[in-house]
Amino acid sequence: MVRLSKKMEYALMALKHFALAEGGIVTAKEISEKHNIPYELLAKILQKLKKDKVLSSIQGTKGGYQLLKKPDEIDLFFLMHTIDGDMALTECQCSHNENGKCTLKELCTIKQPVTKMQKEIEDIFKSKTVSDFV
Amino acid sequence: MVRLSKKMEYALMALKHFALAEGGIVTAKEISEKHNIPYELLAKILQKLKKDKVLSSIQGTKGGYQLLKKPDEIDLFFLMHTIDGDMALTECQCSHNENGKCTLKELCTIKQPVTKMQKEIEDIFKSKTVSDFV
DNA sequence: TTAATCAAGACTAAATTAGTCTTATTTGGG
DNA sequence: CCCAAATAAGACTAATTTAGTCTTGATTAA
Ligand code: SF4
Ligand code: SF4
Repeated sequence: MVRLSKKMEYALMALKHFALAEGGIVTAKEISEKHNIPYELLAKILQKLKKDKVLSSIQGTKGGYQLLKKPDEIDLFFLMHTIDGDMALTECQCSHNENGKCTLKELCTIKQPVTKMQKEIEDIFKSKTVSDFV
Repeated sequence: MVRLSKKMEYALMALKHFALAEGGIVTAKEISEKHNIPYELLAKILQKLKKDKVLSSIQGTKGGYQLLKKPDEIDLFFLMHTIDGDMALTECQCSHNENGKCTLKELCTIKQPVTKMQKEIEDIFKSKTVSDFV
């Protein structure tokens, strides 16, 4: 399957929301309610975005999150890394697992062209930023 | 996750094998053994390829499969349709499920840009054929 | 007749993704 | 000082998808 995870969609919608808020503080609850995104799931996505310096957070009452990067500085390749952990068209090309688990390993006859394809799709993800979604 | 299914990889390897056999009859067993692909899984993939007129089959002893289409006539977008059923970057864009199940539906704020992206990735898959893997 | 092969579909297992629960910690304001 | 509203972190469960297996049957060359 070649599909965006729900988490990625939620992240994109959240980041669009932040972009439209123009630097203002927004709470997870607000985004969750406004876009009908499960609160706890969204909360964890925002925490990841904070960990990767896309957002900053303010704790306590009146707390929330704020954009740290500009929308056009957040590309989807980076975002997938933050949210889904990795982006690899094949098992052997993800960073955790360099040819490790694939049962075919040496016998694989399509590795080269598939690697080329992986680069082309990566390029699409690298060329898109959050500002393309606003 | 944005990843080729194992079935797609197996299909590509099998079709490469057929392409190199230049029209000759090849059995599922031969491909399975040579490339270390689970036999029954491969068998079902070949059956699907037959159903979509990519291969023809000959039954009985001395039977097997043969390429019906030329390698450069089999593109990956078509192949994904045959093997995985569909190719859609988002739930709302697959043919079975036009916006049906997605819990966000009307609330979705990223549908347009995501549709554009879907087309771009589709185009990559449409531009690649089995002959690119031989 | 037999062995090799395709045909079809049910079934199980493994992996991934989505979503929930629980237990902190921080902090502004009454 | 205490409470309510937030973030923080991680374990846990459920749902879905993908991968792989099993079973039974039909075809056909030798
Ligand atoms: S089959 Fe080939 S391309 Fe796919 S994961 Fe294994 S080595 Fe990589
Ligand atoms: S969230 Fe938007 S893009 Fe994703 S499936 Fe639902 S409607 Fe489609």
